[in-house]
Order: sequence, then C-alpha cells, then structure tokens
Amino acid sequence: MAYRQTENTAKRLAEKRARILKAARELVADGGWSAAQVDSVAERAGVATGTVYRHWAAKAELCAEIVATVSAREVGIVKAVADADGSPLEKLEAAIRTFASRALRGRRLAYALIAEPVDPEVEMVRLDYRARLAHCLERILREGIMRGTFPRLDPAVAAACIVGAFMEALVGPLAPSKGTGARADRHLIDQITAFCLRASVGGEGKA
Amino acid sequence: MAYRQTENTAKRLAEKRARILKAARELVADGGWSAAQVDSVAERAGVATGTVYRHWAAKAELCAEIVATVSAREVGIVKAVADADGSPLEKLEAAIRTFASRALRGRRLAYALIAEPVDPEVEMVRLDYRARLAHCLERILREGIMRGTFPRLDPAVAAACIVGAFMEALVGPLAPSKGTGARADRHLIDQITAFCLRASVGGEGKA
DNA sequence: ATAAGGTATGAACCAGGATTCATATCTTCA
DNA sequence: TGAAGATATGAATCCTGGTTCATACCTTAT
Repeated sequence: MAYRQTENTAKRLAEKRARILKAARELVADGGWSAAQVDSVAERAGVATGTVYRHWAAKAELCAEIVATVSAREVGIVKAVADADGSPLEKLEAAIRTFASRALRGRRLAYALIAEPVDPEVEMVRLDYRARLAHCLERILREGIMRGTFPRLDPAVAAACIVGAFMEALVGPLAPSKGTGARADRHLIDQITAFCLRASVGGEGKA
Repeated sequence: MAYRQTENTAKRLAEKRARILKAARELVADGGWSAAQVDSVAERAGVATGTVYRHWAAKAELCAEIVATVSAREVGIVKAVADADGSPLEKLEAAIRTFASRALRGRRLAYALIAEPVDPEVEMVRLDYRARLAHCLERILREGIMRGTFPRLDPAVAAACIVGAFMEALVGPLAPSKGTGARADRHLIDQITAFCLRASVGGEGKA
C-alpha cells in the first residue's frame, strides 16, 4: 500500500466541500435556484465541474443540503425561542417576529427557500422545513392550551395555519424585485404577528 | 381567394382547442404537472403533437391557461360568497369553508394548483390566483372593519395570512398519496375555519 | 373538379444543463 | 525518488422534453 488518506487530506477535502456548498448557497442567495447551475457553482468555488460530483452524487443532493442547512439554522433559532422561558403567548410572539424579520433580511434566500419552484427532491426538504417549523409552534400551542392561555384548538392544524399565514404574507414582499423599506417591513411584521396571536389566543391578543 | 375560414371551421377549431385543454387539465388532475407533457396531452386529446402549437405558442401558455381557468372558477365561487348577503363574519366563514372543501374534493388538482413546483411563467399565474383570492377576502374584511365586527387590522396583510393559513394547512392532507377520510376532512375544515375567524374577529369567534 | 390556401401530422431537431470519464495532477510512503 | 492510489479537471456526452417544419390532408369558392 502506498497511499492512505491522511488527516490533512481529509481536512482539505472537507474544506473544499464546504467551499462548494457555500458558493452554491451564495448563488442561490442572490440569483435564486436557477443561478445555481453546477458549472457556475464550480466556477465560483474555484473547482472544476466534475469535482462537485466527488462530494454529491447529484445536483439535487447539493440543493437539498443547502435547504437543509439553512433551514436547520432558522428552525434552530425558532426552537430556541420555544424552549426559552416565558409565557406561551410571549414565546409564540417572539417566534413569529423572529422568523419574519430574519426572512425579510435575507430576502432572496428566504424567497428561494419558501416559495421558488424547485425540483421535487428538493421540494421534499422544503416541506420538511415547514413541518419542523410547525412542530416548534405546535409545542408552544400545546403548552398554552394546557395552561389555559389558548382555547381548545387542534395544535397541529393551528401550527400549520400559522406557518402558512406568515409565509404567505411574507412571500409577496419577499419576491425578488419588489422593493420595500424598513418601515413597511416593521408594519408587516406587526400585522402578521397580531394576526397569528389573535388566532391562537382567541381574544386577548393585542389586536 | 379560394378559402376563407368558415363559421363551421372556426367552431371545429375551437372544439379541438377545448379538447386539448381538457386533456391537459385531466392529466394534471391526476398525475400533476409532470404528467402533462406535450406529447401525452396531444395523444390524450387525439391530435398530433404539432397541433398543440397551433393553439398555444408554447407549453407554458397552455399550462398558464389551465391554472387561469381552474382558478377563475374557484375564485368566482368565493367571490359569489363574498358578494352574497350576510354578515361579514358569516361570509368569511362561508368563503373559507367553501374553498377548503372544494380543494379537498379535487385533491390532486388542488395540490398542483396550490403547491406543486411549476415553471416560473406558470407560477406567476398561480400567484395571481392567490392574490385574487386574497382580494375577495380583503373586501369582506374591510366591510367587517367598517361595521366594527373586526378589529383594526390591515386587511391586505390579514387577507394574505388567511389565504396562506388555509392553503398551508390544506397542503399536507392534499399531498398525493396521503390518504384521508371524510371525517378527518371535516375536522380539518372546522379547525381551519375557526382559526381564521378567531384571527379576524379577535375574540367572539366560535373558538 | 380543381386551384388556393388553411390545418394537421409526427419524425427530426434543438437547447440547456446535468453527468461522465479519460487524462493529468497531487499525496503518501517504501 | 518512484510506484500506487487519490483527487481534480473540463471537454465531450447524454438526456429530457419542448419546438419546428416539410409534407400530406381538408375546406372553400369558382
């Protein structure tokens, strides 16, 4: 035997992988999925086209990983909110506000992750994203129902409704080309939050 | 001159066009967009591939027309509800219930229209669909706000939220392969409706 | 009946982007 | 240093569906 992958090599490999992933994410983040062609990704990452296939068996897997990575981050943040102390009401509000304001910051990427057409394999990861998000909210809702803060609603359905509500209300303003200001963003976030809280609380929401 | 399109010919043309459109719609309705390849559509309609291009300049236009047609029907129904007599609250409830139950009937088609990936050009028509739907709801909300039934919410945002809420809550159960029963459907519709009403009314909703 | 001009056909063509793979380069280790 | 094994390269290839177009067929009006 005259070669055995050394630790260093492994590290270099990993770095290259990360570089490619990052390049792809950046391309998506400012040109949407269609900007992330394998050739462009490779070029931006400074590697040859074929190299990409040394790390992912197919482009769809690379894309799926992007969605998974980014969404894991977002879900993590929302989850942290859900796990923090505070009343269910406060947590619900914080979760929604946090998600919405982050989405409005990284508009193009958020749009790609939330609404832009992708191929089915990637779509599945996206659905999973929503499901995870909904799951976080569902936990908050359950807690609130037990404590009597929220009425007897089906927490699974309500959670899905909340996710849908803020994503849909966000999509328009997120859409590439639709420019908006900080003022409008704030208003939007307030309205979305208020809507979801009213829906969950059933009255005592801040209207 | 030895030929001028006669009334009869025009009618035949129109019929053929309709046949193609119908074939395409049916294919989408049970296999989703990917089942509606030009060749398959043509075959099902009993015409040659090229004939399709005599009626639409590109496939995307055909697809767009399908979305436009079907969604116009749905929007029409919701609009009728919005225009009927009744309190804003009743109308809002009726609109949501109607939409949801119809979607659950034509599951595959509804899924294709609501959630399945399509190419950008068609996507625009889909967004338009949602916008129209939102518009109907917005009118109801405005009326309710004026009458004091609903709190001071931004009707545009709230309408988007409602559309998003019910579509998202519907998508899971609509997804091809996910089988569900009439009982579950009813429960889902009730929950979605209750959610949206609470969000709009802010208290006196039926919980 | 037939010329003139629509309409239909479907096999061939094409575009665009994902994949491959023979070749070159780089790493390790005796 | 050099053989053996890994990795990287990127031009060539493949694939999938949409689109075209030369040809054949139908209608109409004389």
